[in-house]
Formats: sequence, C-alpha cells, structure tokens
Amino acid sequence: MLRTFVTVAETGQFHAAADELGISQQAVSKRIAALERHLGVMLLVRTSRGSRPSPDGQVFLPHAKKVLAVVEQAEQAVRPGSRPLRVDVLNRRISPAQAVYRFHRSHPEMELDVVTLSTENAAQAVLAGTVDASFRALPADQVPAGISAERLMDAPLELLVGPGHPLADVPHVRPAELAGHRIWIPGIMPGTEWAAFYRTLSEAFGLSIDALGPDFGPEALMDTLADSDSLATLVGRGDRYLWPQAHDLRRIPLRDPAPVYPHVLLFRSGDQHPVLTALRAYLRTAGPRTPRDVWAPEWVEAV
Amino acid sequence: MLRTFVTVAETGQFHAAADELGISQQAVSKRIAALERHLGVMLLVRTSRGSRPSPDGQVFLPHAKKVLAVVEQAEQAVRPGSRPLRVDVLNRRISPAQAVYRFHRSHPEMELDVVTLSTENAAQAVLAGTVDASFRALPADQVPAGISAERLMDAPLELLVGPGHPLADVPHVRPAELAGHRIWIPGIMPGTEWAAFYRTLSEAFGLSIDALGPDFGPEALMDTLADSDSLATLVGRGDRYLWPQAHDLRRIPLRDPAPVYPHVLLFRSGDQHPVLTALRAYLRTAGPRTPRDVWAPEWVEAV
DNA sequence: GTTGGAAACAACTTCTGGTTGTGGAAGTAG
DNA sequence: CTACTTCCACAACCAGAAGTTGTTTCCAAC
Repeated sequence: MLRTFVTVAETGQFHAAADELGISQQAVSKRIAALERHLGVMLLVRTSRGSRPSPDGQVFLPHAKKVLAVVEQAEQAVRPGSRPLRVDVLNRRISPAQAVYRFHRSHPEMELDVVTLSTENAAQAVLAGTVDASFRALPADQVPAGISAERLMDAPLELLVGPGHPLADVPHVRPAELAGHRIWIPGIMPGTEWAAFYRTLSEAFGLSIDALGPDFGPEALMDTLADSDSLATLVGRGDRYLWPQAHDLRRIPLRDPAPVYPHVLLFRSGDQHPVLTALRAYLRTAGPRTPRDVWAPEWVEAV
Repeated sequence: MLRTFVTVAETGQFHAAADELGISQQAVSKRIAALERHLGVMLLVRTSRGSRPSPDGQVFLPHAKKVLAVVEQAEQAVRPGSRPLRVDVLNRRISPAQAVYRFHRSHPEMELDVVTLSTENAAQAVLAGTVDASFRALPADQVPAGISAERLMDAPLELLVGPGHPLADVPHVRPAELAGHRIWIPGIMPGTEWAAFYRTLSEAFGLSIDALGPDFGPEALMDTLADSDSLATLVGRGDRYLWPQAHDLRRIPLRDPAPVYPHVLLFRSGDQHPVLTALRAYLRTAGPRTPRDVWAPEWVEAV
C-alpha cells in the first residue's frame, strides 16, 4: 500500500505504477483509495493527465519512503547470508558486552548485533551459524572441532556489598578472607561454565557461594544487598549496573590473588568476517588489562 | 504482523498477545508463522511455558519496533488536528524556503513540513486548513477576510548570466541598464502574483522579460545561460541553486534602486500555533536585511 | 463534436486471514 | 505413573479483503 503510493507519486500515473508493480490499474486505484480512507486525507490530486501528490501527499511521501527503508533494514538484519555479525554474550551488562558496545560506537560502520543465547551449548550455535561468535569461559577440552577460542578479556572480580557490611569500607580484600561470608549469586544456570567457574573458585578458597535461589533481576538483588549486613555478591570490573550510584553499594576489589573471570570468544575456525577480525583486534588492545597475580580456573585454555 | 511479533515477544505468550490484540491464539500463531516464513528464519523459540525470541528474533525485535514507530510518525504527519505546522512555498529553492529550513535546523524540536501548492489560490488553501501558512507576494487588496499577511522577507534580485554575457564582469547593475537585454524566466504560471511582480518590474524599468516558454527545470536553464552570450535571468539573493559553482555563472546584484521580491507570509488571522509564532519571530530577525533604496511593486502591502 | 487518456465504478473471483474445534508436547501435581 | 494443565500447531471452514476484467466518467486536446 505504501509502496503503491510511492510508486504512483514517482511515476505520476496510476497505470505506470500498476505496470511497475505488476498489477492492474484498478488494483492501484483501490489501494490508494484504501490508504486515503485509512489516513482520512487525500494524498493525490487526480487530473486528466495523471496524478500529483497533494500537500498531504507531499508531506506523507518522505515518511512512506522512510517506512519502506526501515522495513528493508529489518529484513536485511535477519536475512541469512549477508547479515551483520552476531555476537552472543551471557548478558548485556557484563564487561564483554560493554566492550562490544564500545567497539560498535567507535566503529559505527561495522554492523553488528548483540544477542543472548539461552542455550547451554553456545559452541553448537556458533557451528550452526545461529551466531557468529560467543563470549564464554569454556574449558579448553570442551571446545569442539571447527571452533576456535581466544581468551580476550580477564574481568577481575569485585565484591559488591551494602553500606552495613563488615567489608564495606576496606580498600580491597583477599579471596581467602571471604571464607565465612555468605556470597549470593542468583540466576546462574547449573551446568553452564559460569556455574563451573564459581564452583572452582569456591573450592579454591574455601568460600560458600550460594548460586541457587530465584533470580528476580539485578534490581531486586541490589535492594537485598543494600539492606543486608551480611550478604555480598561478586561482579566483574566493568560490568555495567545501576550501582553503585544507587543504593550506596560498594565495590571492593579482590587481590592476592585477583580472581578473574576469563572471557573467551568462540567463533568458527577460519571465519574471516571482517567485523569479527576487527572486533578481536579491538578487544585484544582495548580490553581491561589483567592485574598481576591473577587466579583463574586451571581448565581455562591459556591463550 | 510486526505488531503481533512485538506483542508476543513482550508478553511471552501467544495467548496473552492474542488477548491484547483482540484476536484468537490461532490467528497469532498463523501470523507469526507467516512472518517467519516470509523472513525465512525462526523468530521465536516455543517452549511449553511460553515463547521467547530466538537469536534472530532478538535481532529483529528492535527493527520491528522501529518500523512500528516510523509508521506511527507517518500517520501522525498527516493526521488532521495535531499535525506539524505546514508551510507552503513557491518552490523549495527560493530564499524563504531556505530560511524555513534554517529555522527548522536551529529549532529541531519544532515540527514543521514544507510543501509546494500547485494551486493559484493559496489564501483559499490557508483558509481551508490545507496548509497553515504560505509565502506569497500577494497584493494587499487580494488578501481575503480571515487571512493575515506579514511581509517578512525582501529578497533582492540578482542578474544571473553566463561568462560570455556583456554584464558578466560588472560588480553591479542598475535595473534601467537592463533595458534591451533579454531576460528569460521560464516556469512562471500566468495569473500568479509571481507573474504580476515581473510584469510590474518590467513596466517600471522598461525591461523585456520573457516569462513564457517551456520550463525544463533549473538545470536546463543553467545550461542555456552558460552557453548564451545574450540571455540572462533573475534570481533572488539567497535562492539555493547549484550555481554559481557549476557552469561558471555570475550573480550580478541589482542596485539604484534594488528591486526586491517581497515575500509575504499568509496565515489564518489569529492562528496561535506556537511553531508559526516562532517561525514568524525567527524570520523577522534572521531574514536578510533589505538594502537601502529598494524598489517593490506598489500593490504590495507595506507592513 | 470527437477522440484519447486517466482514473473510478461494478461485477465477479480468488485467496488471505480470521474463526472454532481439536490434537500433541511438555511441564506439574498427586 | 497417571492425570491434569498449559501452550502452541493443525484442520476445516467462512467472510471479506484484494485481485481480475469490463465499463463508465471526466477532462483536455484536436
């Protein structure tokens, strides 16, 4: 209907538009009439030598073209084959996602989309082409054939506590000192490498990490933390949450050693997609540098 | 179809979306299936507890919302009642149109559209509400009741000639000196106040202005001028054409006296539209100032 | 007046897009 | 394990939207 109007406006005649659209002149007439009825205004002034946009039509024409262009973009975004690079992240707040956004802002011409797979098997999705790359912390022996893994970002962990927590005002804390404190990280799906990371971490330092419990979202977690004098959680440096501005929450860096969450980028081996190449290069240089004396699970591939 | 997808994505269930859209669950199912078939990708992953966007769906969702928003804008632009201010100009290149564009750029929040009425009777169109304001050079006695006229911009005329024209290199020229030169201004509709202006001008200074002839557009006129040693035309200072960059055309200001085209803004008396008020205020201050010793037709209302 | 071109109208046909009814898969409670 | 619930897909059916061909009206040009 919009396309019909645009075609008539550009050809100046119903019949020419009908030819171009491959339908009959009468069908064009009906479509235009329906569009005008829908909008409640006349869009075209009919003369004996064709049709020209009325004032309303002149105003509407660029909008109609814009709609068609946006529709085209929408279809392009999911058309298999020539679509933008698609990167999977665990969630959109963690530091790798933020780094991808920064990359996109500094290279606006590089088209890329960020998605969140709910799948456990991200490698399978990468192989199948559902996504082009995925940020994970996959153990080296779990990377299947055909998939490459590059450890691109180590996110140092920080303890997040409310103002009443015993550790609220220390400048930093050693992981071993967290033994006995209750650490709550809701929303971790069992069986994911995320869960494996925290399990390894808790075993290495004798922590009690409660990864279960319902996940009511980060806001609810923040509320709970702010009101509790004993509860704490772990976040990565660079993760983007509303805190600590709201709720007066404190981020306490972990040191000696500094546990890092090893973000690994999975992608199809040999994938030469230019945006993927550029993204990897960007992350190699622009990622937050790892502090000295880090701790990471042994099972993470050392790249 | 897009709205259906967005609704399902936001509610998470076909049935809830169907309720919200006022159709049956089966209809929603069909629509989504048709959309997925059209795009060639799965947009939703169906589980036994609802549906969530697939990676393709996650990418497509913001595009779909964008389409809906743009469609809404398009309808808004022509919806009678609360639509943007609509200003008619003789054509989009002349200085009043350029001034309106400048106003729009400096006040992006002021929504306004520019159209070109092909009607002779712009005042009628303003009264009828087809447009909210119209730039004309209407004689004072032709302004009908209910219409206000404000002379907002005097555009000094300039002679436009090719490099071979006898007047090509003079710094300025008096109108009377143009007697004997052939001046060609194609595309003037007889009976318009534009034609009346040039008729009055030619009578006042004994010029021979050829306002007839086919109008092949400004590019053709420029070509002709550039190649001719005797032809010239008149343009307003501030009119935006591709010249004089292309074709090596020269603009020669007219002086002693300086004829000005008196652009008058017509609008409904008492129209309090804030954008109209702001536009008039802007044009009063930002318009090009009139030089001393101007000439304008007597019949123009002196405001 | 006549002619020719452009768009609208009318009658008919097709098929899209809706409906109701039903079935299957997956979770959930007893 | 079985029964029940929830959620979506499939089938059959039906109305109306949207296409077709044929015809009429309007208007400008000859």
